[in-house]
Amino acid sequence: MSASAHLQKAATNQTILKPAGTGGVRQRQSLEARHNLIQATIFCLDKFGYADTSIARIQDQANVSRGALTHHFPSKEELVIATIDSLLEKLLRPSLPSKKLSQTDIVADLRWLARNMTGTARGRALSEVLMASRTDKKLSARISTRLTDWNTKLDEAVVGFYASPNGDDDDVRQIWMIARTFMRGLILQQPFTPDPAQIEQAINRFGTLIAPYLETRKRDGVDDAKPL
Amino acid sequence: MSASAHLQKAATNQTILKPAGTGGVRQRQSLEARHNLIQATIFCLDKFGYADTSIARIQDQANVSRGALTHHFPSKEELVIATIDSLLEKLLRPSLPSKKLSQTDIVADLRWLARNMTGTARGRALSEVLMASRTDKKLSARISTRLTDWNTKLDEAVVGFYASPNGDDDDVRQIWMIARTFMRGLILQQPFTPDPAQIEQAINRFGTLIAPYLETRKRDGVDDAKPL
DNA sequence: TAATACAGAACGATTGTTCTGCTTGTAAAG
DNA sequence: CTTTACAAGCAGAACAATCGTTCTGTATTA
Repeated sequence: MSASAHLQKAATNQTILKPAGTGGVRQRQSLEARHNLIQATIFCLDKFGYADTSIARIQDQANVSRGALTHHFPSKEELVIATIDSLLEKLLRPSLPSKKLSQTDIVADLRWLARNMTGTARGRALSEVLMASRTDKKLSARISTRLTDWNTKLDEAVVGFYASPNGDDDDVRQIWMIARTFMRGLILQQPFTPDPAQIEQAINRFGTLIAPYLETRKRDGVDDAKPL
Repeated sequence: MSASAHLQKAATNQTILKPAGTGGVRQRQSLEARHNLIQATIFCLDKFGYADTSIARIQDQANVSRGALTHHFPSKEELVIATIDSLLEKLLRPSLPSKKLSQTDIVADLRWLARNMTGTARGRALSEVLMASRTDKKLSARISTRLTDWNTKLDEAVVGFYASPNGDDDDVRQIWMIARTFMRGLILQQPFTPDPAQIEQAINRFGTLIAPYLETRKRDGVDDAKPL
């Protein structure tokens, strides 16, 4: 079943893809396979959880042979690491401009944060890896710096357009860290909160809790300088 | 070490109509094996995570033969369910009085909550199961009612001695739900927060965020009526 | 032609479950 | 108070299924 699928896939790709100046046909296909595998990993992490995200399931979901998978990623850990990188990058720079932080409305920004962390396959997949890395020290060692870097990057972006009434930027970072933590907890709480509206209400209520300690920073010059 | 625990277990477990005190030798050993297995499961969930908590590891940790394990728990799911029951019971009724909620100091109560949810093997083991049940629907179906019941129980206990300044008990429940969610998120955040003091500071800061909306309820009569 | 990119079989290890024996406490029969 | 029958409690082998990894073979392309 998979053999014919692979041939079919290769045939269509050959007809579609042309040597568009950059990179050969070969390299193009390779990158596409890599991308498919990472996407399939995210999908499986979200749907089956870290425990049941096996190599077989991933290669099945990606419509890629096992040989191809092991060619691109010699071990499962390598695949997970590459997936994390893709995850963090896209979570930090959402492609759609509408998904960017509003930079003025705190509750709206919280909802953006909630959607990115709990409302998308990427966010849930990341949480699965986070939970797994709690006990998997080898995995933790490889992603810890990426995670802390990502957190500080996001914190600095927030500090860029929110300020504390008393002028203490550290308090802004701490509050945003609390917000991130709250959002992470939502993933564990959500399945046992029968009414989805309750979640949204909690997010709004949380916004009112932190709103008094965050105020829009006076922006001098261009307002969209920070790409986030 | 386990005499009282076994009696407690006998009271809560399957129908044991024997008059208290005269547990047979046979039955006694059986209950001890059950208890050891559950304790081993908690230990493994905390140390190895849900994915790597295998039957072999549990029976190895509990010093129990595989036959004994399958005798007490015909499937792994049954063992996890029994572990959850034990977990929730002990998390709700901590044995030491010092670990009870202070019922007056909000920040102190938050610390108690944090210690119970992230600072103990039981709390971390529960989080592992929570995360696993997100994608394991069979498991989710069996523990969801237990979890929601547990949440409401804890909420009602909190409402019992905290009140909202505007008299809205629902707001107390919502804020406490936010607190629980925040604590759950700490488990995912902790491994990537290099400085442990930062966690404690965040808990304290969170306390100041919710403190204005919780005030000690006027207690008429006995002050320790609620066992919690 | 040499290297790259794959396909897929084979590997041992480990998973959870099922099954067959054996020991032993316990309650009924004598 | 024995004796006996029987099930509860347990030990461990056997099971198919699946895990991640390694290996050999085959196109394709630069």
